[in-house]
Amino acid sequence: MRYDTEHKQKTRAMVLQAAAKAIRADGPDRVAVAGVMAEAGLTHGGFYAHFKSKEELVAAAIGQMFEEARARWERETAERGPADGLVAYIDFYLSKKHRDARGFGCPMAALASDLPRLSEPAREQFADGVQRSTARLGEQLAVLGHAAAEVEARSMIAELIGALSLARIEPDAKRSDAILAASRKQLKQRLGLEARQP
Amino acid sequence: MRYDTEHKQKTRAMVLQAAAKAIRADGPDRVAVAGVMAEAGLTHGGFYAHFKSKEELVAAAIGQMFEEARARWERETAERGPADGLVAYIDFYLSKKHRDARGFGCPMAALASDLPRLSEPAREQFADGVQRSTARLGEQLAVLGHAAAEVEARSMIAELIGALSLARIEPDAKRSDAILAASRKQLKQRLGLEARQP
DNA sequence: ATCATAGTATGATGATCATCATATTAAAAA
DNA sequence: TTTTTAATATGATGATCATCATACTATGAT
Repeated sequence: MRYDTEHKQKTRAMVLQAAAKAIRADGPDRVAVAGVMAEAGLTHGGFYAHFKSKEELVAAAIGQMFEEARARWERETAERGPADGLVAYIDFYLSKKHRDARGFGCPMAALASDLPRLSEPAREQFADGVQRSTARLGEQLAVLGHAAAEVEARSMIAELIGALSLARIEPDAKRSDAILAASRKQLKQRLGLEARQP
Repeated sequence: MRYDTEHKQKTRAMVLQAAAKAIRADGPDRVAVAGVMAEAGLTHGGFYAHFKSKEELVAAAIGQMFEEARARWERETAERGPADGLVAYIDFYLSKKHRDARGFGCPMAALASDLPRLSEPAREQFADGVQRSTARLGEQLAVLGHAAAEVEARSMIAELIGALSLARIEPDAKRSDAILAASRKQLKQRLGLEARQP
């Protein structure tokens, strides 16, 4: 082997990170291969040594996004009890910070309407991520004693995604904040957790 | 005037309808001007007699979508009482039919993640539509005696959009149906309306 | 019946982009 | 130090597309 064994893998990881960010921010169609490579400090030519096509990059980047999202979930919930952890996650998810930074954060909110138009493998990758996220939340709800935890989890995720999407659409800052606040309140009520200030 | 006064207006309306359908189905970036014009029975050349740019078409098409959505709301709720009307609308919104037909139906679900990337006028047009929709639902909730009707409406719309988006993403038919069912149930509970079969 | 012109069509033009063929370089092995 | 070749760069190619300049045509007015 000529280069360090990990050299190519590291490059690939950097390309993936750049792609995951750009795709969330600008959407799959407005992201150009050359731009992603430049962001990773490379030129466009080497791209096809790492990925068979742009489609494959998009699918892989979706995996990357969900991995990042999982890591954040762990970070937010790890050192808290189940109830506190959930509240903290809701407060993060429906925060102004999450709303305003489109390059990172939840892939479901970032790509919801793009998904049905993407390739089969990308959709599978995505569906898998959604499934895992739902399961994680469901487990947490089950621990808290909710009966139909999985069903409840699906509905809660729906509201989370919808509220974040609406908040991102609304150009009026106060109204946008109100959308976030309304759903934070509603979701905590649903959980039987008293509202508190984020 | 040489042609019928309404001739150009009619053509414009047809182009808008075609655009509204195509943009919801394929997203603003994958829709080509020539394709929309062909769908309307014309060639691409005449386009700029009707719109200054593709951006302007997208903005106008968004207006068209919300107008269609308003018309459906009227149709679903007009001849029913406030409670029945609401339930009927929820059942339509979270139906398999709505999920499977991406070319028509709710613009918020169709374009949620595209919006932050669109032009300022398009976003204004969209925000206006969202605002009107929220207000309509809020009024209905107020009639039904809900206290914080506007806040409640925002949160409900969030869940509607989120659930429809998730259902469209999920490739497994049964799971997708379950997402719709979970949110139908949750939303009716929230309204204090007993669940019934759609 | 002919004319004037609004409305539409034809056919560029230049830009962006995915993809690929070929050249170059950096570092491990000899 | 030289050789080897994996990793990356350079520079096409062809496709798609928005936009525009120019040509045509259908129809109401004469």
